[in-house]
Amino acid sequence: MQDKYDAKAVEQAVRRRWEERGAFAVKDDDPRPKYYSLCMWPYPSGDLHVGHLRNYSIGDVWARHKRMQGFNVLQPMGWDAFGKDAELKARKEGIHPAAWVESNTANMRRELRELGYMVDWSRELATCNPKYYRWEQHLFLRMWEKDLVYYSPTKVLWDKATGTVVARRDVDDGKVARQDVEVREFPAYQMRLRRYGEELLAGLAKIAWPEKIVKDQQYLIGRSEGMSIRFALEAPAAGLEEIEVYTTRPDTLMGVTYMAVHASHPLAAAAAERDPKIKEFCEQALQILPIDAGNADSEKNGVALDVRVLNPVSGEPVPVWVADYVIDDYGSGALMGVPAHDERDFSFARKYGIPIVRVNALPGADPAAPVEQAEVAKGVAVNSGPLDGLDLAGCVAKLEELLGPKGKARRDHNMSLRDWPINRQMYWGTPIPIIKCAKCGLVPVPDEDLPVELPLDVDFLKEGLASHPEFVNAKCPKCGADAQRECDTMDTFVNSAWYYARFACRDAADEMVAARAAPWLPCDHYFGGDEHAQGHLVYARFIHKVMRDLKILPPESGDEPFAALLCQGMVLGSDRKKMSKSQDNTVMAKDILERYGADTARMYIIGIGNPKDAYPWNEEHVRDHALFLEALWTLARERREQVAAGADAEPAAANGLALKRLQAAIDRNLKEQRFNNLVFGGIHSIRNLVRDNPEDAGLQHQGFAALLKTLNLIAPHVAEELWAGLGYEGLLIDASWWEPIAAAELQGDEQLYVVQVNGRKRDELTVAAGLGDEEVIAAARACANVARHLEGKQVAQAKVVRKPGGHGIVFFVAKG
RNA sequence: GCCGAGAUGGCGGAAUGGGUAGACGCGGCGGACUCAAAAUCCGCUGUUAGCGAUAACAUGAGGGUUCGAGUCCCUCUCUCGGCACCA
Repeated sequence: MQDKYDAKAVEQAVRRRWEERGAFAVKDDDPRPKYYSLCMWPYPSGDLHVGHLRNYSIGDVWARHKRMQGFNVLQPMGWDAFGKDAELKARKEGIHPAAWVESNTANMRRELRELGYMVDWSRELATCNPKYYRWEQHLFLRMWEKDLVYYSPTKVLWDKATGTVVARRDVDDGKVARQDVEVREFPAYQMRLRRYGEELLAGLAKIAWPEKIVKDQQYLIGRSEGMSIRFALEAPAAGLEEIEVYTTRPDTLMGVTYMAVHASHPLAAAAAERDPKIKEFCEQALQILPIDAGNADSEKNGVALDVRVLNPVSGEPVPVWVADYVIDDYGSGALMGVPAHDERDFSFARKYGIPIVRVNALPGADPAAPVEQAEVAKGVAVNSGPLDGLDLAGCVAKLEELLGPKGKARRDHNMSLRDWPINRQMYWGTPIPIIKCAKCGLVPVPDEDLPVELPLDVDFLKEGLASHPEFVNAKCPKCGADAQRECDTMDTFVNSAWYYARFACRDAADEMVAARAAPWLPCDHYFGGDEHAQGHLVYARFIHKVMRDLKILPPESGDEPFAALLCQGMVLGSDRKKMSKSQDNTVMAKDILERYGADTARMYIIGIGNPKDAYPWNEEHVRDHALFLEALWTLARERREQVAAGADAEPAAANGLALKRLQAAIDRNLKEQRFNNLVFGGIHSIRNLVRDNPEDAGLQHQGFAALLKTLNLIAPHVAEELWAGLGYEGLLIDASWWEPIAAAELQGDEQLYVVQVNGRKRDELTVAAGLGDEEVIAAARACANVARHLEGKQVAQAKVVRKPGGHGIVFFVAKG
C-alpha cells in the first residue's frame, strides 16, 4: 500500500487486476442462479454526462450486490447508435454518422470502463451493426406476415426546410421553425400497438414498477367504458342514415344540443362540396394532426352543416356541426355535444350560441339551476324523461333496455392508444425490408436476402438512401420486374425495443433470440429515466409480447420484459435547473473523472440523495468524498496489523452489536434501494466505529470487511485495493455478502427505554434486557424526572412498547 | 386542467409498522500538534430562557385523530417533473 492515496494509480492497477482475472466475464452455464440487471443503454452523443454517471452507478450498486449475494449477474452494455441526432449533427459538421458514432462510442466505452462498471464487454451491441439490425428486419417481416405491421397513410408534420418528418415536440421545443412545418399525408408502416392494448394494460399488474410509470401507461392506453349510440339523420345525407357516437356519459344523452363530426367525416365532405365556406373550414381543420388535436386551451372552431339528427330517446332534432376539436380516429370521429356537462362542449356551445341544457345534478341540487360552467361531476339525471333520478350505471341499464332492442345503443369501450408508425424519412436507421413493385405492390424482402444493409457510401447530406441507385434499384422478389427498395428507415424506438433479449445471446448467428438466452429472460431489474414512461417502456413491452406470440422468444421468457424497474431522478445543474446546453449548466462525467477519479465520482453521485429524486450538482460535495477516501486510506494503513491480528477474534460485545446494527441498516437500505444511505449512514458510520475503537482487533477485522464490502458497491477500485492491502483473501468483487441479520442478533443484554409522560420525553432508562413490563414500569416510575412529572397526578395508563433494534418506549398517561 | 414527487438546522440530507426529530457529512466555533500555516486529530454546534438540572418552542401554513404525528386524515400555499381537447 502506498503512503498516500493516489486514485488514478489505484484505479488503473485494480482494473488491470480485474481484467487479468476475467472478473467481469459472464457465462451462460454458470451453476449459480441468474440475475439480469440492465441499465438503459446510452445514445452515443459524445461524452458521458452526469445523468449517465448516475444511472450506471445506481445499476452497478445493484448488480454488484446481487453478485455478492451469490447470483450469476449479467449486466451488459451497448449503444443506441442510430438516430436523427447523429444524422443532423453529422450533416452540420460534414462527418459521416458512422464515423461520428464510432468515435463517440470509443470515447464513451473508455469512460464507462474507467468508471469500473461491472460490465461484460464481450456482449457489447450497437444498433447500427448489420448483425444487430438484420434481426430487427427479421422481426419486421414476421410481423408483416401476421399483419402486425401494416401500411397505411397517416398525417405527419413535415418540415419543408429539411425535408423530413418531425415530431410535435421538436416544433414545440423550437428545434424546428413553426413556419416551415406543414401537415402532410404520408404512407406509413404502423405496428398494431392497439391490438395489444388490453394486454399492455393488464400486464401492468404483474410487474414491480413505480406507481408513476404504471399510471402514465394506463393513461396512455386510455381505456374507457361507455356506450355507442346511434342518432338517425332527419333526412338521409351523403348516403348515410345514421351517425354513431361513442360516449362515456350516456347519462347525459338528453342534454345533447348538437353533434360534432370531424372534417374528414362523409357528412362534412358532402357539405363541403356544396358550400365553399364549409370547404375552407374543413381544409383548415385537416391541417390539425390527430396527436395534435391540440392544446387543451386552444380555441375550438366549427361550422354548422345543413343536417340534423334525432335524439334516439326523445326524437328531438339537433344540428350537426363540423368541429376542429373532434379527433378523427377516436371512437367514430363524431361526438354528441353536451355543453352542460363537458368542458369542451361547453366552450364550443358558448362560442356559437348553442343551447346549454342541464340534465344532471348532484343529489339535493336544484334541477332548474342555470349552468354557469361545465358541470362534470357525476350526479343523477334530471330533465331527462325516462332517465330521471338514475345515476350513470342506472342510465346505461335503462338505455340498454330502451334502445338496445332497436340496435340504437350498446355498451362499448374504447382506447386512446394509437398504433405505432415506425418509418422515418431518415438515412441513419434500420432499412425497412420492403421492395415496392409497380405490379405486386409492397413485397417483403426474402429472409435469405437479409440483412438489407444500409449503404455507407451515400450522400446523406442530400437525399439519403433515395440517392443511392444500387440500394434503391432492386428486382421484385415476386415477379422479377424492376422495382425500388423502401427508402424509409425504422424509428430508433424499434431498435431499443428488443435489445435486452439480444444481450442474452449477443452473437447468435441463426436466430434472433437463441435458446441459450432462455435462462436470462426476462430481465430481472431495469434502470433508467422516467422520461421513457410513455415511449420506450411501452414499445419494449409490446415487442416482448409480439416476440412471445411469434415464438421468437424462448417459452420461459414470460409476458413482460422487465420484472422490476427503478427510475432514477435527474441530475440538475448547480442552478437547480434542468441541465441543458442552452442553460450552459451541463456537467460531463469526464470533468469529475479526470479531477478526482472514478471512485470519488461514483461515491458522490450515489451519495447525492434518494435514487428516485432529482438533485442539483454540487462540486464542493464531490471534494468531500475525495477527502473521505483519502482519510479512509490513511486509517486502513494504520490499522493493518490490528486487522490481521483480529482474524480469529470476536469484537467486544458492544462493538459487535454496533457493527451488526449498522450492517442491518445497510441491508435495509439496499432492500429499499436507498443507496445514498449506504454512503453516510453505512460506510461513514462503520468507519467511525472502527476508527474510534483501535484496540478492538476483532472489530477491526470484521468492521473493515463489512465496510469494504459495502464500499465495493460504490467505489469498487479503492475498496478492492484496500481489501488486498489489509490482507483479506481473494478478490473483493468475488467476496460474498454477509448473511441476513436476524432481529434477535440486534438485541443486546441491555435495553434502552425512553420514558414519556403524556407523550413527552422525560427521561431515559437503561435496564437489563428481558425484564417484564411491571419491572420496567417500576424502574421508569423511579426515574427522578419522571417522578417529578407524575407527582400529584393519577396515572391512568402505563405501558411498555418494545421496538426492534434494542430500544423501547415506556409511557405514562397522567391526569389531574 | 390531469398524474406524480417534494418542502426537515447555516447547507446536503437521516429518521423501520405513528414511538428519543436532526443519524452521517459539510460549514462554523473551541482545542491539540506546529516557530507559524496547511493537512490531520479531538470536542461542541436547531432556537429561546437559565450558572445548571431543566423547560418551552421547532419538520411549508392551518385544522383533526392519538398517551404520542416529519410519519395517518382534511384544507391550503409554494417548488419541481411528466402528460395534455381520448368525447
